[in-house]
Amino acid sequence: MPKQAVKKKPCCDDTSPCSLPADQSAELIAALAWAIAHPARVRIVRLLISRNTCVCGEIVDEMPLAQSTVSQHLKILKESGLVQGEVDGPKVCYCINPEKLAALKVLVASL
Amino acid sequence: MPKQAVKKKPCCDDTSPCSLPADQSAELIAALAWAIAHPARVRIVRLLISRNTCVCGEIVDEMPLAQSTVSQHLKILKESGLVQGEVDGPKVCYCINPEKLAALKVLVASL
DNA sequence: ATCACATATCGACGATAATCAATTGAAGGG
DNA sequence: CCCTTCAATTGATTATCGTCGATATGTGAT
Repeated sequence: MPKQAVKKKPCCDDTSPCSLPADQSAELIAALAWAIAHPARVRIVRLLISRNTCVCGEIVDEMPLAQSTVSQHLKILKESGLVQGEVDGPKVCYCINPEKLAALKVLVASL
Repeated sequence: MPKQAVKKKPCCDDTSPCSLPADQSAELIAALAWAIAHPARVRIVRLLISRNTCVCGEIVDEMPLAQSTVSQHLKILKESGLVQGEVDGPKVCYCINPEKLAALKVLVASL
């Protein structure tokens, strides 16, 4: 995604009033939606939800993707806050961040 | 957007069993999430929800983007099914597709 | 027919995403 | 120490997105 857009003609300057609400929330929901806007990431999120036991490289085995690609998707999910990772010896355990997941659900539900 | 991914090593062929559920639903939710994975599209969706009176080129006035860019976002939203457009004389009226919006909410809520 | 207006589409551009193979980094086990 | 294993990063490539200006298309009014 689109990390951020709307660079020109900034809304809500001092001259012209803004007809739409300030909409930092639009960026919020867009960022979270972006995290699950890829089938592979949806599958990862689902996998982490189903096994609350935080798995790790098992994710790679479940996905028809290269290890580096899965790692990249995990990075995106971590950056969104939906997923957390903790180092456990040589392995890394990932798990869902329930708060962020709940936030996503609320934001979408209140559309 | 990732229109679709996972092109290689197709899951669920006759030789190797699929460990994850068939997951056409992953593509479904990813496609819908993708539609709102951009702040401008979130704003458009919100605008169409707030004014159930289907607006049209007013959207352009509300957005700090060029007309062609807004039209592009509307096209994406139409393709996702979240938004419908009907020609009304020289203008085009857009409105939310309540069913698809509800489907999105259900899919996210049931994550 | 012509004109004006409202949308859609096209072509181009820079930026970013998605993917992989290969390499690096970290952590134990011998 | 070396070796193995797991995971993250790098580098490269291809594809797609987001954006714009310009152009095309369609529709009603004159």
